[in-house]
Amino acid sequence: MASGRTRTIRASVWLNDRPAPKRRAEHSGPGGGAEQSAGLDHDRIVAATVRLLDAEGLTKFSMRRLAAELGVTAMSVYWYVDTKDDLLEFAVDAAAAELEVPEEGTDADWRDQLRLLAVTNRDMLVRHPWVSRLIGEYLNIGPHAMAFATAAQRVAISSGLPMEQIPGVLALVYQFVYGYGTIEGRFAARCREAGLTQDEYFSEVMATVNERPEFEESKRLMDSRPSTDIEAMRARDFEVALDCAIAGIEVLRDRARRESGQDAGR
Amino acid sequence: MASGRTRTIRASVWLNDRPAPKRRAEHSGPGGGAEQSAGLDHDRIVAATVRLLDAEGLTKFSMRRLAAELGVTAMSVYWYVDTKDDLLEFAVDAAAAELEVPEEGTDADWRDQLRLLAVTNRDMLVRHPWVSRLIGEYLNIGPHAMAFATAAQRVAISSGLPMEQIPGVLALVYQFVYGYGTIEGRFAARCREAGLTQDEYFSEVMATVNERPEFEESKRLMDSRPSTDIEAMRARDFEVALDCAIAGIEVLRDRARRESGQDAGR
DNA sequence: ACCTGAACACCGTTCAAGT
DNA sequence: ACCTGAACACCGTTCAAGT
Repeated sequence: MASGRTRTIRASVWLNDRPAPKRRAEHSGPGGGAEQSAGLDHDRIVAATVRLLDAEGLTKFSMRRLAAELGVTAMSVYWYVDTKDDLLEFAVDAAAAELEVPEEGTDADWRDQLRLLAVTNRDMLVRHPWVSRLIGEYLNIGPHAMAFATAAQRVAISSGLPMEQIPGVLALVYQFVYGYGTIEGRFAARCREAGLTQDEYFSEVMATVNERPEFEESKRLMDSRPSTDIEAMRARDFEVALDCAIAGIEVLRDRARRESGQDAGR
Repeated sequence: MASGRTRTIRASVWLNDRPAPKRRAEHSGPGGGAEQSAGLDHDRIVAATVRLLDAEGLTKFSMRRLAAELGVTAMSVYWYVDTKDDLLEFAVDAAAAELEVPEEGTDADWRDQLRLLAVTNRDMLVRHPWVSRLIGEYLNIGPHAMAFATAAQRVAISSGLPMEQIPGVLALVYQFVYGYGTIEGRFAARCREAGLTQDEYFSEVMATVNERPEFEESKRLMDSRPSTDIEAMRARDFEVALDCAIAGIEVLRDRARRESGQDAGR
């Protein structure tokens, strides 16, 4: 049914036969500022992709638009990149490179480290709203994403949690961060498109919602909070959520310690 | 700068001038099984949309494909729906209608209710992987989504948590569920496309990863768990995460009670 | 080795007609 | 009131040529 040769499924650029970029420009020498060099190369293409995605969003991004930005014909890019999907996977890892991970030997409290990792992740997702949409699409195993995942794992382990609970707890924290950053980033992008501040956009939507009887019950539940300064509000909610997760981790850890202590006592 | 008339931003179908479907078919009578009735109507269109999205995914979905499915020309659909975006928003709320929410007067333990809401949400996201992608896109304030959000809020409040911590904790739980369901659904869809079971796909990817030296460190950290039966593994991780969140909520609640108790004692 | 042009098989949506 | 056809301005990608 399939072709005669056993072929691994192509699940990610990073799992291709040659995981490194198709070609890498090797400058003939260090001199002569290549600022406006006409030649393309993989890094220039990925950088331009990130720039365009930030400026105009994923919806408006196209290979033709990118080519125009690079002052080149649409098909030139295909010399360096196999498909649009591959290019987007490269762009995602370029964004992941902005994540700040603690150095390996640090002795900082695991709670502080976890908070730092969460915040750096959230900030990146808000800076690059297109990343959230693509993370769901791909396997996301580029080198920088992997470095971050590894650091997160190290921090979770250093909390003293038993090994079999690590993946669940990591999922709780980082899926939360991902979802939260997604909503924030998307909302910010919407506001930019509409030419409004976040507070203005929020009160416009609220004004419309308030005219509707269908939303009565939800309104009663939502109304208890100040609607001004939506960004500060979100920062507070984010902290509460992290506090909750950290408190939960401590409970799970203590529970496990008590149980293993009992075992030892018998 | 803008047009003379003050115009609210169009942020969602549900906030349109006429939030109800553009037209609703009003059957002339109850008789005569309309099974193969040639006429379109809003509900038939949304139902066909959901069916197509489930079967072929968001990427392959198009207005032309949908029209073909309905045995109609591409532009007929536009009589009932303004844009593709509006239609997708309707489809998202149709999926949200599948969420099971506890009836209002229930006296079940809030922990059980929270777990039920989380599970029903996760299952829906896995059944309809396209929902995750669209939730990030739109405001998601359709009637069924709102009913679910309201139920979730009620459960969180019944935990005894102080009001100002409710939004943060809700974000922790439901952004986690959303992210987790997203990954699961996307992975399942990938496997279906490749014609493999989830376990087969997983071990294929793992086999490729294992050949690579770049992944050494991450492998050491991941290797500690059994790779068989990936679905059972994910169910366990999901439970651990919920346990962690619930334990965290209890801690926050007790902390707040102690503080307000102190205040009362002074 | 690197880049181009023309072409293929698609999109969402508008608009003027049809019945 | 409901549906169609032709057209516009786009897509990603292939493929045969150019230099």
